[in-house]
Amino acid sequence: MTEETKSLRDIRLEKLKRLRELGIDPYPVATPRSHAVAAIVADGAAFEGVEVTVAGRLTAQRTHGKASFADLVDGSGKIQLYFKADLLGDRYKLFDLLDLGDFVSAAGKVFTTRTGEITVAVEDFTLLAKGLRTPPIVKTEKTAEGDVVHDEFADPEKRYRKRYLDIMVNEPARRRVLAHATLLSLARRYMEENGYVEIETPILQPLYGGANARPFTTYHADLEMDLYLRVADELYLKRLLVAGFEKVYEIGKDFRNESIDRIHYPEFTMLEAYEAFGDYRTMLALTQGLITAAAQEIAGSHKITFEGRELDLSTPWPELSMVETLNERSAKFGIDDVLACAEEDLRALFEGGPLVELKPKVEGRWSRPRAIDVLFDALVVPELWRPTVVVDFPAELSPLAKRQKDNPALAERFELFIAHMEFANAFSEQNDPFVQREAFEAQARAGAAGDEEAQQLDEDFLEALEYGMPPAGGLGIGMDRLAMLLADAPNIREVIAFPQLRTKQP
RNA sequence: GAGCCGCUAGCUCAGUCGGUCAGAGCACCGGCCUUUUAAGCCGGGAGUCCUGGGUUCGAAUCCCAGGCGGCUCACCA
Repeated sequence: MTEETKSLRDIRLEKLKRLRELGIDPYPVATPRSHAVAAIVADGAAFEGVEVTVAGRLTAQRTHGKASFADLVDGSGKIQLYFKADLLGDRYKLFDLLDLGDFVSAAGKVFTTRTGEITVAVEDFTLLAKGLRTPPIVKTEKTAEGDVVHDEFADPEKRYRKRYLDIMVNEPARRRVLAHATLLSLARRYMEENGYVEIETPILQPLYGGANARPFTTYHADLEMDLYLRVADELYLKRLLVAGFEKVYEIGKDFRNESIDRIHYPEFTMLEAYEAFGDYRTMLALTQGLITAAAQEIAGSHKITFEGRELDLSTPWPELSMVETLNERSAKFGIDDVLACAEEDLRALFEGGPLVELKPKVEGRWSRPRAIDVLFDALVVPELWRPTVVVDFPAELSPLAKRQKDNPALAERFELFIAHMEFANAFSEQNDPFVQREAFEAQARAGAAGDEEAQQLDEDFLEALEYGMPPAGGLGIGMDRLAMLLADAPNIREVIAFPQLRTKQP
């Protein structure tokens, strides 16, 4: 009767006890292995009859009385093991004390089964780590139409809460997390090959700036002061231009106190880069080079698939003027110049006009640039599938950017849109301390008026500018989003190893 | 923050109109099985039906409140 009420874990604990009684340490120190399993499987013919020692986790077992097959997975791949009483003698019965999920090492000669599977005929095996809990058992069936996954570990909550299980048993989860890591590694290599030096800047900042966002706040006990988690690296990296570095960048986390959705995540990884004597065009070339290199390495091609659609990332990317495109779209509303038209006419579009459904987006903080931003999001962004370089932003939306020489209402800036999402933001950096001060003051006024995302006036940064900052191009790229795109992930959390969830109270 | 949907065995799920509805497959345990691969065959065990209230003779099922998650929207680059 006690047999019947044992949990799976109890059964494994009993096996553990029996192993110890047999003098077997269920958690021994590591033993050497001779090969990663993928190396053997990739060249099975060459390994025929060769003695190997492999180590990994048991992920499947198919017992046949006095002979049994098992699958062993290591970081490189999967190989089949063949446990046979003829070869193992008395030790064959120890196979019964192994469970799915256990780590083992196995030594024996490689052979090929009747069905063509490269297999290790185990002559000796050692338990490396006993698993006390049963992992999800996911089985893959090979069919003519492709692999069919059975009993997939699919519940989103369980997957995110127990991400180590998700990555353990779901190959796509592993692939996506790896894509994120590969991207960061490649980006650093790419930047350094282009002469950039990575310098870390503070995450804990007395003032936050460089982007319009609500910050997280924290407190330093010894300094007895409030600090903000950075929303951008920008103002510190530009101080490094003042200091005399010509090409600086940083890949690190920014923190914005906003909600999570498909393409937003409150702690996200940003690449920021600044190049002295460059401008936003310099940064466009860098962006094109980096993203196509990343596509090549992660997706294997400049032509990728995203959300079931073909997406060609090949350069050069088409450019599109934000204000000109908007003027074309809004002509049917009687507005053919969003920058010069009467503000009342623009406002009327939202106030009971044809775009009344967008009214909540401008209500409470009306301004012409804000309206232009909202119009662009609603009328143009949904069309931007292929990489598109959007230029001609209103200067008021770009407080850290230089203005265009022949049209001061516009900023020297581009944003890169792919598949309806923003991936990069770059401008010719404002280095005029007077103009920069005015822009900060405008932001401070917006903040005082209740805009929680307004930037703060940073006197120290302005003082730095007064020592002279060379003209420069600056760039930010959202790396999680880029990983999501290149890994064809449906959600930004898929490329983040441990996404945040509410604590579950029992 | 709002709307919609979901939560049943370790995993994936079914559960009709409130009444043998506590179920299946995988996993597990016992038996058979020495080239299988979603191995197979026979037998068996396994539950806080998310939580708490309520309605009812009777609730996994209906109602209310709450929790957690997903999607959409809002917020947000």
